[in-house]
Amino acid sequence: MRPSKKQEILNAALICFNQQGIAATSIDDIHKTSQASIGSIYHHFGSKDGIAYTLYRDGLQNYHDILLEKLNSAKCAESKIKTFITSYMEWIEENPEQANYIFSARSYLVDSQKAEEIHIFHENNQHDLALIIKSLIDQKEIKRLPDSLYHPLIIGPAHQFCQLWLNSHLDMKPKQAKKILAQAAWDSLAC
Amino acid sequence: MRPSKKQEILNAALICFNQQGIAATSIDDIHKTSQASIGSIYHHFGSKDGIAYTLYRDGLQNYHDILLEKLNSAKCAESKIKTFITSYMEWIEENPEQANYIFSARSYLVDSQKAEEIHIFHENNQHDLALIIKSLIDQKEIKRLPDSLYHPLIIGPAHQFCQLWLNSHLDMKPKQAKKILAQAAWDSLAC
Amino acid sequence: MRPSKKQEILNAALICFNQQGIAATSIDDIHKTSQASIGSIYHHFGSKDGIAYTLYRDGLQNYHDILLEKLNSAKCAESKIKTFITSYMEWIEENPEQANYIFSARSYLVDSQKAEEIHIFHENNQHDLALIIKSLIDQKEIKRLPDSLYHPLIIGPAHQFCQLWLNSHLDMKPKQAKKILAQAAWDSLAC
Amino acid sequence: MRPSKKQEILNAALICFNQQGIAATSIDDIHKTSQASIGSIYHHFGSKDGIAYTLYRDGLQNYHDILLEKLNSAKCAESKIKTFITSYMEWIEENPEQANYIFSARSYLVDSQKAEEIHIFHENNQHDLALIIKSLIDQKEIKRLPDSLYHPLIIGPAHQFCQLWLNSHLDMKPKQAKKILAQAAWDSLAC
DNA sequence: GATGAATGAGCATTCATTCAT
DNA sequence: CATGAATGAATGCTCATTCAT
Repeated sequence: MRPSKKQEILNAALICFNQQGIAATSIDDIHKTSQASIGSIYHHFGSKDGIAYTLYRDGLQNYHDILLEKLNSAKCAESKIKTFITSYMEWIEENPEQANYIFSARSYLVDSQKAEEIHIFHENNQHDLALIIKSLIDQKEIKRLPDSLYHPLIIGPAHQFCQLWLNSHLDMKPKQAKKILAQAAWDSLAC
Repeated sequence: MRPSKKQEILNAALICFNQQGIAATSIDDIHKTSQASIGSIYHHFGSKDGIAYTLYRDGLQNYHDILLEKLNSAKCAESKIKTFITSYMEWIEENPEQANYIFSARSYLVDSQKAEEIHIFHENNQHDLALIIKSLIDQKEIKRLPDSLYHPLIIGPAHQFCQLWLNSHLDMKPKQAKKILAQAAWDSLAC
Repeated sequence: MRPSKKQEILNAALICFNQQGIAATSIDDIHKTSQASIGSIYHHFGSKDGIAYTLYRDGLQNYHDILLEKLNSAKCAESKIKTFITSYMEWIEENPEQANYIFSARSYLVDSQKAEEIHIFHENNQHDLALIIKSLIDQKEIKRLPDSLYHPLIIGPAHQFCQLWLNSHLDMKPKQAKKILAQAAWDSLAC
Repeated sequence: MRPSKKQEILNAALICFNQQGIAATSIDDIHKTSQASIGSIYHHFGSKDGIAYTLYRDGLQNYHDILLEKLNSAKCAESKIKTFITSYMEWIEENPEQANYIFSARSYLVDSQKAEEIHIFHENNQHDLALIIKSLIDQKEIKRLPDSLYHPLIIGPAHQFCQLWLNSHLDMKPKQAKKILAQAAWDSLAC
């Protein structure tokens, strides 16, 4: 058995959660899909919310690690801003199941037992990114706008595009759209 | 008793759905919140999904009616594009509970008994709006871009902003942000 | 259907609880014994602890009502003290299932959801009885002893006897033993 | 590590059983409290009931050994009867956790796998004590009463007192009450 | 139209016990 | 002797829905 039982459970859960939604997925579904016993599932994750949280945290962490690395490689402001959009869209196109799961898990998890953990996890990640934006503003490399507008202007269109793509409403792929959306975002922020 | 029993049930359901999520709200919760008997709830709506659908359809229809009227009053292309953003943000600020519900109900309803009705309802609404965009393109009043990019570029940032505002992560209100976001959208589309 | 569904559930629960113990009795056991659906059981009692508590409270209340009435009819101190013992033993012989249940339910309920309700219920009942003892002491009709000893001296032997009888370890019945035990209790307290 | 693993498991089990009840204590609780692995617990005791039985038997045996020794040292009938009460109350005050456990374990164990063993164990112990009472009756040193009344009259009040004390409902301690209760018991039995 | 008792399938979770290492 | 992953039957409870009144 190559993948550990724990990983097999996560794989099965991701499939089930995406197909039927988290709430509509029963532990029994995961048990049947993963070939792991119910007891084993609870041994490793403690609860259904525990599985949902692990899947969410691991997926999002992976995205954030990649994003931060690319941001650090980006030299100029334009490159940094565009990296936000391109990394986002690339990761989603390359990990559509994880991306789809992460989007739908958010609303489930904030009302779950794991709400507190989720909150802390989010704060940590957002802090890193906020610092990067702040330094660009301070060095006058991008427009000074109300704080609340940076996130919508940078990632809003890309997010909207990806959501539609994940729900198969589009024929164009994220990687084909990333250049135009990255340029549009940069145009809206360039001094 | 001013509001009809039917309306009282809808009011109670909106509160419950927003507080706990649709899936986590039981008919019994709505019964207790609305003071209507369980039998009465079923008499009026037939099922839990029936309540969720009615609430969704009525809310979204109201938004669309207002949007279409404003779009029809807008004379030039710039005004039309900006109207998309400003109407969106105004309606959400004025109807935050409905807006919040509509956003969260979508994913619930597409997996419910009402999936078919939802689909048809969406298609009708989107058709009207797509025609308007199409005529602007044809008359060369906005850039020609891949079809899939118009929606993200126009409504993406406003949507992202409103989502954050509804989750109380922002101190700025939609109506305070609408001008900048409308201008940014127009800039990205203007020929 | 003469006895209400609610009563039938209580009857069935009493049988099951006495036969297998409360913890070992499943809702399914009560469902099968009572012919009431599981939903119906929960509709009426909310939880397994709810059934256990109702059964306990109703049984004990019935005993207390009878005891208080008899105590009020007793004229002299000797008669009052002996009434404690005889009423106790009579009630237990006449209601062995309830008595058996009450004894075994106590330890279960104090660790249950209903712990708080049980505590209040006990306090109310004990208050009435404590007042009666107190007045006998104040009027010097029985010996002055440390407060903690009255209950053991009065009811201790009768309680022990009844416990053994309920567990079928005795051939003698409570009503046959009550005279001797009542006299012994009176002897230990008479001035 | 001074106490053997086996003893550590017993210590942990006693704490858990007293805090939550035997039925409500899981092997996992004992595992966490004792720092012994689940496998180790099963290696030493075979089952949960095995732990419960060992704890019960060892505790009660210890009490009986002490009681019998003291009874053998008592010369006269009065001394023997009073020894029953005083030994009981002393042991309980000195071993409150064990005493508390023994009282609550009885009802659990008679419905367990160990029912048979418990029954035999009880019979052996009771036989010794019954012989002592019988000899006092035969030698006309105490009143002749129905057999069923000796146990309640001798130990009933002391038992009741100790139960209340163990549940922290009393401020007086067993050793402070033993003289009065021993005297009362002797008075009720003296010829 | 209104009421709420009744239904029973379905669910998350627990837990004693086994066994390979 | 020790470990802890694995098992799966059993349990308390929920909840959408029906229907007699």
